[in-house]
Amino acid sequence: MSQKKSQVTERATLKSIALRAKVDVSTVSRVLSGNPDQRVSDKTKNKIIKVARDLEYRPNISARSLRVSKTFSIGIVVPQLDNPVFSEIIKGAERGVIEHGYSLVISYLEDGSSPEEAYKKLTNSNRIDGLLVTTLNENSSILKAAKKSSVPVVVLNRRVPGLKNSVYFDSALAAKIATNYLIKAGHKRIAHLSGQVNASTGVGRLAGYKDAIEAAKIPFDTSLVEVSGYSIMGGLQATDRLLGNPKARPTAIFALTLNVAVGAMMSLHKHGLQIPKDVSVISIHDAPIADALYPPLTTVKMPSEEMGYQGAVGLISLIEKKREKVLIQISPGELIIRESVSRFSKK
Amino acid sequence: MSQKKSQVTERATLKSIALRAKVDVSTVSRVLSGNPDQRVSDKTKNKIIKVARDLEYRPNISARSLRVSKTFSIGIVVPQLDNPVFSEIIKGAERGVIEHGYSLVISYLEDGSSPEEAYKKLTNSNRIDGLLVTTLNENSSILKAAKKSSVPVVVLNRRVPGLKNSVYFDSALAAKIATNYLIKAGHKRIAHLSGQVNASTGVGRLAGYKDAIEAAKIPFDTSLVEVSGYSIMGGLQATDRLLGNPKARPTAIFALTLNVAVGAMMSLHKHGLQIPKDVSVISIHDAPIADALYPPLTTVKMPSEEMGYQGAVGLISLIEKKREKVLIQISPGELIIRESVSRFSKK
DNA sequence: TACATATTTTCTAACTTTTGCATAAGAATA
DNA sequence: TATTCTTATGCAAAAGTTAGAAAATATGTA
Repeated sequence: MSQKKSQVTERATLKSIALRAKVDVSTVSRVLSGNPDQRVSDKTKNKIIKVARDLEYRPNISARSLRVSKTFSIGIVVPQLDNPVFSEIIKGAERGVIEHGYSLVISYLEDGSSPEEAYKKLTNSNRIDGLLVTTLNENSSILKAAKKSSVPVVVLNRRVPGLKNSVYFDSALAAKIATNYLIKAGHKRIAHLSGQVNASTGVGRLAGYKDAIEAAKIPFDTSLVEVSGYSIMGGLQATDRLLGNPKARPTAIFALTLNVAVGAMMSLHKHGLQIPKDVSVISIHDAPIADALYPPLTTVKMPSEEMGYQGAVGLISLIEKKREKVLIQISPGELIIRESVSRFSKK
Repeated sequence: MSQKKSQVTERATLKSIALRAKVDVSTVSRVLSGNPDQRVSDKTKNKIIKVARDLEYRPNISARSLRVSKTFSIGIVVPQLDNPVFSEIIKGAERGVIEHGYSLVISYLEDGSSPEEAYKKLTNSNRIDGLLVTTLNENSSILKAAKKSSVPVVVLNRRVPGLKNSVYFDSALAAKIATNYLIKAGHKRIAHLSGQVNASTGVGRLAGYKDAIEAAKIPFDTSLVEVSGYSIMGGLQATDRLLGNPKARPTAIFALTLNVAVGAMMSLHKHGLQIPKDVSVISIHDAPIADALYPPLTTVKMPSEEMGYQGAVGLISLIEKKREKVLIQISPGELIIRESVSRFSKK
């Protein structure tokens, strides 16, 4: 045949494989669909696999989707991207999703967005089998919309009433580790920059802080707890308030997130205080920038990547009806000691 | 009929709409597919639209995909997520994609990954109509794999030989702005932390720096140019080298990226030098953490979000064959003056 | 060898859309 | 009124996959 080979090689399909292997398409499907309890003789199985490999067969996801009414992709909603916690989560989620043959569709949705927008982004999920939701704000519109979702939802980083599936940190334990480290270093006046009072993350960390303080027989002093929220600005302002009364100045600050610690450090610099000579700082969450701060910040590492991974894998098990509920608590990682905590009390 | 209404309402299809509106499915498709040059009478058109709205019809993307062999989603490959440049790009790309009815699939791929892995991630693109590629390393395996892509590819943030579509910054201009600012502040010994010599970003910025220096009649001194790459570590080490010879110490450093500037500041702190009293620092790229550094870093803002947006929109126009080539240069944003540059020369 | 049983393979329909072609209905012309 | 030309709608096939039922083949038993 002098017919020249087409430049654009046609994508292999079950049909073209069946033709070559001289079997029916359904047999090819049985072999290639990945369903293990399909009975087909080793001989034909091998033949089919060989042809499929030769032709570089890749299943047509659209066709499969249509047939089994599943899209094999899951969505992740994030309120901000430049926060290391979220970027780690995405990284882990992507890994988990790929491992199971799914893909990850990203949906950027700021916390302040309207309910309509949240709902629209969510029902954009007619191309999605399940949803991973992260948010900074416990009563954001996205969480309300998620409660009505027609596909399974897993909330990451917090527990939310009305949404049973979630993967979250053991915040109390992390707070205890951080606070205890300050106590062991000899600090007694330890301030805590805390999240919103009604948010699970904030509540857990405050509880851990309080536990550690009381276990060390240090009186719990509410004037040392400032609500900072979760942003740099929030940390800065909360610390400004904390430093308002010079007599009551703490010797150490435990910030509930890295961003908040960054804000706290900005405030301390602004007030001409040296870290850690005048005030020590520690926070939960670790990220490359912790090293780049001045001085480098001591943190309790949190396995956010792991959280994203667990969330993705859990969600997929929900989608595939292998589980009915996902509720996973993730333990904090190590304490990363840098230079923002002084070793000796200055009483 | 005493038949009770099902709890789980079936998703509306063209068929169910056709049934209710007493027309053929093809007519329904003509009205709802969004193709404007389909001739159908206003009467039936309105009837169909009404029924579709009542039934809350949402097209089945899988079926449409199968029929027209398009997935209506595009992929984005990123080498790191915690870098503000990439998170901004993703943000913009997501916006552009959504505006055109597509969705954005994220693929995390470290620069050092194997060619096989790169290829696999790319051909995972059998569920993708086009690809947005970002990379830190000009000869990363992902770029090689991209050249063989069966779907259109747009490279972001750099121009790469062999890949004609790209959206990139006017690096030379940004470098000029930064360098000129230092010059106007009275600096004469201005060092430059530069990227790899064979990478377009680095080359452009070096050229802009050189132009500015020479335009100011300052002799160009190669000993003031250190190759730093793009990481914090790279910036730190390059600055260490720069400070190796105390007599030749620069009074200002122009870092080609924010990460590099962060590294430079770490090195300066380590050497006991004060910023900006002893050495001033400026960089290209702005991000929230610039405010949180000590001292806050002066930067030239780059519209990365815009770059992501342009890339996505351009890619879609390629996919839909409305254009044949995408080559867009994006101008730098404003100079954000903070506190890392001293206003007066210390000669 | 005949028959029942077990295993492997094929047949067929279905998932929802879109689109070229055919047909019906209506408008315009002779 | 008969004929042609538009315009609107319907018919049917196709995209690639999967799953249940049916058919074909192989294996085992009497």
